[in-house]
Amino acid sequence: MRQTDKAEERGRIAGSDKGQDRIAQILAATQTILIRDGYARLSLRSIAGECGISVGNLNYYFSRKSELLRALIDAVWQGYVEEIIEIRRGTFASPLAELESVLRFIFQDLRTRDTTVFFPELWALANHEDYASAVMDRLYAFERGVFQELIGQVRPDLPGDVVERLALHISASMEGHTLFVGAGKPFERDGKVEDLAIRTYLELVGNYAPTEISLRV
Amino acid sequence: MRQTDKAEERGRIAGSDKGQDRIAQILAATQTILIRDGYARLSLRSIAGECGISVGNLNYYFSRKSELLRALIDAVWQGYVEEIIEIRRGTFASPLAELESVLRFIFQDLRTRDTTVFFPELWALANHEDYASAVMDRLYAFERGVFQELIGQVRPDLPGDVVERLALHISASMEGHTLFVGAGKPFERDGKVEDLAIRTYLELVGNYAPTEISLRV
DNA sequence: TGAGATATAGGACATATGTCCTATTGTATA
DNA sequence: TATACAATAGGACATATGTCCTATATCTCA
Repeated sequence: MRQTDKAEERGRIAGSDKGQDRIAQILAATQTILIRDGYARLSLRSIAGECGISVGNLNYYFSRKSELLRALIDAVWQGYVEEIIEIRRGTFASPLAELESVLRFIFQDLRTRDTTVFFPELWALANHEDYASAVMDRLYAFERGVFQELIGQVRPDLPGDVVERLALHISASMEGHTLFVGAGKPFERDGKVEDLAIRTYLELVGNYAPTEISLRV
Repeated sequence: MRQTDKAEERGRIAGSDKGQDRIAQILAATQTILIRDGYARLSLRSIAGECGISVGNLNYYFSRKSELLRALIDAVWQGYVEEIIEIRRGTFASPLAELESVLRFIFQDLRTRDTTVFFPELWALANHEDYASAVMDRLYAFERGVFQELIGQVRPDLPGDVVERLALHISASMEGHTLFVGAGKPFERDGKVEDLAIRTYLELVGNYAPTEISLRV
């Protein structure tokens, strides 16, 4: 085992000392640069500079740039999952009301600058980096799982595959709004789009009928 | 004016000679690498290698990497717009039928590997590159314009801002599906998601009522 | 055919980057 | 206090990259 790998393990395993704070600081700085300057300008030197430490020291904690990326992706996806779990700790009048709360939280989250900018970077990364791709799969599988559970409670009459499909559609649809209503995007200020979207999702879940199609016009 | 800029102008202005073919080849190679290997591995040398030409020759046509990126983005967005215009040249039983055709085309397009991979790269690029951001704005404004025109025909009773909002929602929602049903994505094979999505959009357009909300459950 | 424009190759050059090594300082514990 | 370990700095090094320059080759057309 090479020296740098040992050093990294130490840094990781060390109790909540200086080392753990440094790691948190490095991850925060990495995210800051990724959001502010983009992946193309994310270098070990820029990260070290943002932290006010040397490249050698950064290398002590993460001997590979890819390791640093992995750790950042892990931190982000864990944070996202924890936030949704936290929302669901509340009490709700009905499953539909709980679903609406979760949808509103996600919409609110994708309006923040961090999510608006970071997630498209992650999507692009997932096109060519296996780890990013795997985390994305897990992240959205979790989100769909929450939707499926709530949709199943709202509509116990629907078969499982239909519930899964509804969850997938709503999840995908919401993500798309990131590109238009997020921070710095053209429709950033338009709260009515959020209302329209969420209302549409709730009506879809409430009224979906597998075969019937009826249009007024 | 520097020599390289003059050279580039010549290359651009030159009639449909060898030069124009080379430029098309360079743009195609750039897109190939971007899709196959990702933005991080898109270098002038990899592009030249893909074309089987020298870096010096590549530099003759595009003196800056940013110019090459710009030209590629232009080519892609023009192609996309032309495809939609082509679709609309057909004859349709009703505005709703035409809307469905356009929606189906876009869905089909975002299932192709080119679009599935290229667009997320473009979205990430748009976070930090002004030109990519501007083109994205124009591209989606065009798409929304088409939706607005058709929705307005289906529902002449709706006020303009509602029509705009419906168009934005549908456009955003469809883009989100890129991440899940596109080539190489988890739900690539699931055609039923497409049916669900398009049916939902059409019902939304057909039945949307500004104030009324009625749920079965 | 010859001259001018176009197209191409090859390499130079400064800069940036990831990785690695060594020396030094700080810190906690036996 | 002495010793082991953690943290940090600074720089070396090979490699990759964008840009630029010069020398040829190829083509076009008067």
